[in-house]
Amino acid sequence: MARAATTSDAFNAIAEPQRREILTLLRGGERPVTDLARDLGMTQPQASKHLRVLREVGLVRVRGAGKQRLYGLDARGLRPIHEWVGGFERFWSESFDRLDAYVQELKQERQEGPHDDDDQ
Amino acid sequence: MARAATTSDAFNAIAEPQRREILTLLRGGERPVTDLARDLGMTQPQASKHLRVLREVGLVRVRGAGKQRLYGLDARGLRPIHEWVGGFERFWSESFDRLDAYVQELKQERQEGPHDDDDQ
DNA sequence: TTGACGCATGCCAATATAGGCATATGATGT
DNA sequence: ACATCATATGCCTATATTGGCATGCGTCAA
Repeated sequence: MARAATTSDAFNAIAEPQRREILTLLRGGERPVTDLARDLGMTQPQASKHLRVLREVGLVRVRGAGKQRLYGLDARGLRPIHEWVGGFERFWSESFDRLDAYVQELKQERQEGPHDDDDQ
Repeated sequence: MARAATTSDAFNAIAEPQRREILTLLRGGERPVTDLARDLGMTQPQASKHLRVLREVGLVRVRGAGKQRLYGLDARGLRPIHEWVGGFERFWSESFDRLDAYVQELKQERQEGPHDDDDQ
């Protein structure tokens, strides 16, 4: 089987560099497709496709403005990601020496009584 | 052309749910492949492959321990992600009232000139 | 050396992209 | 209705994956 659909969640949506660039640009406010395409050096169809993915996972919203369609950021979907990654903060803040020490502790504990700990 | 290699960066590595689960499990300490595979309900080869990706982007490290190979978390690679996503924090923390107000505006406009906008 | 055990790899199949291009759809103005 | 500008889509190709299975490789014990 193939990879889970990109369209399925924000994690996948932001795995693509150009989509991240789009989101970054949109922090500056709403922009029409052509603008984004030009600024990011991609073709208009490409931009539209990426925007579609972003729209499907809810990271951007659209608004018709005359002939144009203005895309705007809706960052709420990024929050879960920030929280998930944040769950690892203490692991990258700890110096590696301490980390190794921590690892040793766990091994000890496991030998005394095998845990299964938290998943997710 | 196809999507950028998963193996290229942490963003892609954590786009895969099972790899996220592996990382989460590893917060509890080093574990051998078979352990992880069992706990996550996947085959051993599957686990090994995911671990390889995680190793290639530097999110886990390995250590030989007799017949086993213990995988341990190296969360440093998650920090850039946390920071990138954190750059959007102010956009999702803006009061919901303001956001809702904005949404109302959009609806108004739409009624004045019927669009079809977002689906999904 | 021979087995057994724990893992890593290779190979194949099915599928989801991303890119490039042409073209359909929509909205506007004349 | 028609021409035009702004986008969205469809189609095709090449490639990256993930899953399943069989198998190779390294380590340890007899």
